[in-house]
Amino acid sequence: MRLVIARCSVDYAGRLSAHLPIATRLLMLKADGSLLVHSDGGSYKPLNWMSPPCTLSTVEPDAEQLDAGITEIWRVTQAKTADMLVVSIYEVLHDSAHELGIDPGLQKDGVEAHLQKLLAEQIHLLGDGHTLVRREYMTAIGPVDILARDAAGAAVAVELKRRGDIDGVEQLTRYLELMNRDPHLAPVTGVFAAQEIKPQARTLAEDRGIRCLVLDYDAMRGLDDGESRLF
Amino acid sequence: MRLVIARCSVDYAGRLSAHLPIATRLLMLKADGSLLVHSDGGSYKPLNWMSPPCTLSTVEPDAEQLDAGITEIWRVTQAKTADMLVVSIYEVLHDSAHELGIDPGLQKDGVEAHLQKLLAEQIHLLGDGHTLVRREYMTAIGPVDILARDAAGAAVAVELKRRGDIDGVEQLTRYLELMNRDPHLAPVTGVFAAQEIKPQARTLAEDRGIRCLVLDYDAMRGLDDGESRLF
DNA sequence: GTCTACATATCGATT
DNA sequence: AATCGATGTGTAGAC
Repeated sequence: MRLVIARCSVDYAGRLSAHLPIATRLLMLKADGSLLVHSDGGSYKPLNWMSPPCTLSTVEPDAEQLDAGITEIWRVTQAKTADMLVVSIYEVLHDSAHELGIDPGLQKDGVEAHLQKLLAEQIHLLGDGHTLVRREYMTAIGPVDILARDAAGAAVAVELKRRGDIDGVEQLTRYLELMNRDPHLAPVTGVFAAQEIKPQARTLAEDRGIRCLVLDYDAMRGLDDGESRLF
Repeated sequence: MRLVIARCSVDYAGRLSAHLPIATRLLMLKADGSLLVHSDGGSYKPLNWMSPPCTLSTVEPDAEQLDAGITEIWRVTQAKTADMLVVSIYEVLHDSAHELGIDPGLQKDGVEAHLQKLLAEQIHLLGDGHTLVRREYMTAIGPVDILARDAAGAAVAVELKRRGDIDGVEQLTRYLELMNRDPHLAPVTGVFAAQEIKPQARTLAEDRGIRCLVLDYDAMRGLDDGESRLF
């Protein structure tokens, strides 16, 4: 990895056109040839970048560019998409290279999978007398997150999301339409369960007779698991 | 901005739990206190990070951690969400600080806005005899990208996407349902236009009587505009 | 390989 | 401030 701090301007042409006026920035050159242009603030997203696979070539500035104070030009191109990034460097303030090796990668514990497991174990949260049929109940158009039965024995299809958005309601609606055509299952009611349900999504769901259930993730996972080992 | 190359392991606890085993990585500390952990490959997304506003504090390793070879511990916390990132440093290979100043920011020309403008100008792409009524035609549930009339004078609602996904079809469906209840407009037909339409989305759209239109962005914008100035 | 769903998404426009 | 839609989305899993 090569790290360069430089006063530079940047131009990108590809799926859109973008320009960065002259300023001091970090240029991060990764081992796979990709380039990231970072400022000293904002989120993890670079101001501009080029994704691998791509190739960097340095271009000699012409007389006009030299007059403008440009000492070096980097041209990064991606063969497949014809995207191109051009960095015009006015002054290099730092330049260092480092050997990092291959990264073992991130190990993560997901949220939706964990939520699904917890809700399956705590199926009473759907209401008194509910019983679990199965998780990932398969239908022709995809798996329903949880299938349960209510106290009266009627089928209940549960769609789970971390954030309950309008497309989650649409998804559950499609499942319900399909399942209600199956005489072995019908009538099937729907429950839209999420840590947080957007007002628009709630309105749409309730308008369609779908029950909304807000889940308290922290309460469900309790206080004694691996999640809290850092604190 | 402070740049540190170090052998380290990283733990994150917040909306999920994640762990990075020991390896050599770049730690980027931005002026706003945010921290990015980058490997020497992959995309522009860091392996792990903490978004601003957050605060970094260094913690003294205890005896057990010193035995394990840890020389320094960084603890980055976000006050509002209680997210926490812990970096355990085994060896520092590089450490430098740089003054970057505030970035003037990115100037970009969007894609969907540009596509919409081009399609409005080239409304014949919808079919012979089509005329533009207006862009961003307002309805109770939001603006329809383009409203036009076909050769017979019937209303045509166009939903425009760069990538035609299933939720674009759902969105257009909601607009069509609403608009077809308006006697001044009905009957309204739908056109789902995108640079690329996913098969599932196409199937759903055609099943609902919505016409699909694949747009050639390059052909629409021609070859003589600012897009090509870099080449 | 393609395609679909999810994300510690981030980001801007608009209400 | 909250919400919605787009993103040069990226990324992992299923088929």
